[in-house]
Amino acid sequence: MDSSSQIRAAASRLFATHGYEGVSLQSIADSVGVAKQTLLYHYPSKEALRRAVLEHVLEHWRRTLPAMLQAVTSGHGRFQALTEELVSFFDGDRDRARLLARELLDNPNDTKRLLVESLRPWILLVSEYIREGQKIGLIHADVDPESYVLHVVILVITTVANLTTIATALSGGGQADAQNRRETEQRHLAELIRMTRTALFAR
Amino acid sequence: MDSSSQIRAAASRLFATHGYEGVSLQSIADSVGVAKQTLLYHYPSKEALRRAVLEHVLEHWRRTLPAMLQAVTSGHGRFQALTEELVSFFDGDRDRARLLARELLDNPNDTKRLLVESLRPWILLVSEYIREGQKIGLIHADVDPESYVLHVVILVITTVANLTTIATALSGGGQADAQNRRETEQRHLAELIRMTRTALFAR
DNA sequence: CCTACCGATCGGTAGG
DNA sequence: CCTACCGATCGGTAGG
Repeated sequence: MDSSSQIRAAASRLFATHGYEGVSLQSIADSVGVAKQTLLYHYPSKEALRRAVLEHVLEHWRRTLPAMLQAVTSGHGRFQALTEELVSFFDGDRDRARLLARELLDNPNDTKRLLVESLRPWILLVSEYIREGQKIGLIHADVDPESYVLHVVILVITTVANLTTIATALSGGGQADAQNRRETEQRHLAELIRMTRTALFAR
Repeated sequence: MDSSSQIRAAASRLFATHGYEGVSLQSIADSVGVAKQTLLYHYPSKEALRRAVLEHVLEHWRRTLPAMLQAVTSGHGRFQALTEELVSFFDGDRDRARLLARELLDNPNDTKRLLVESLRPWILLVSEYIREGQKIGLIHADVDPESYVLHVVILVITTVANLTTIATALSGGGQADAQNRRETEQRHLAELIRMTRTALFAR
């Protein structure tokens, strides 16, 4: 992996953990093992590095979307895969979820634009399938399609972003072993999937 | 209002908007109209100010809990008030929701402790009522009570924390007037309440 | 509560 | 003249 990618990977991890303002260029450089100026050679400013990190996440999102839509919209039986696909995408790299959760709080205006440009077409398409499901009585008539999809996305992102913290609270806060913690996390994700499915399907 | 409260109020607003690391003591002092050193007279460190802000939110939460539990658990008809009560509490002061959403990301260990100490007894009590509802067939048998309540809390906090951003994305990103924006926000909160109710009640 | 400061560290740029 | 960096240091500001 070249320097530029290594720097972006380290920044992703640190921004996800401590937030943009909580990370210095020096700490990113140290974690890669280069001088701070090397970092500023590849990215002209800290802000440019932030955009590169975010863009890398969104690029992965855009690459994954077609297959996700295929899984969600091919046949009624597969439609409930909506939440599973989202959970799988974000749980595959929890830093992705944490970066987006932070971006939503830190940069509401930029994120607003990203939501409208990258996410809205996808939301509208899934909403169209929900409306078809409502016509044939498969989906509850009182579901607000666009609002529902957005709630599912937000719930998946924030749940995965805070899953370790939440799972510990759920299991009582004691020092559980890794096996036990992973089981509690899986149980919590299973309830998320059950909730979003039950809130959607009439039968 | 005394200086100490004014400082805490200004810090709450700024921490909620920019995050703890994104706010300098000087910027808090400026927004109150005092010297930075005045602030350090009332709160010995930035970290002490952070704890005071968080403690003030939790104090309000603990004061509100008894009435909320009363509303939620008195009779089956009122049980669905769970989400409404939570939405009302956090929507009444959105900085509360944003502070908790940030705290969850920034200080997972401290927040873990707070969740276990302040929230878990409440979650266990509500879960007990859910289990009674399951026995009489009022509530879906496959609901995971503790996990469900935790999901509702997280969903309400993050939805209210990001409601302005989300509502703009939902209405298309154009420059909607204040009236239109508030309507979209209410519509989105209504779907949240519908989702959590439908995911719970069998009939 | 304020004036006057501190050790250190911030994001960013210089020449080579 | 280019690339991929380095050691040193810029003007300002951080928390205390």
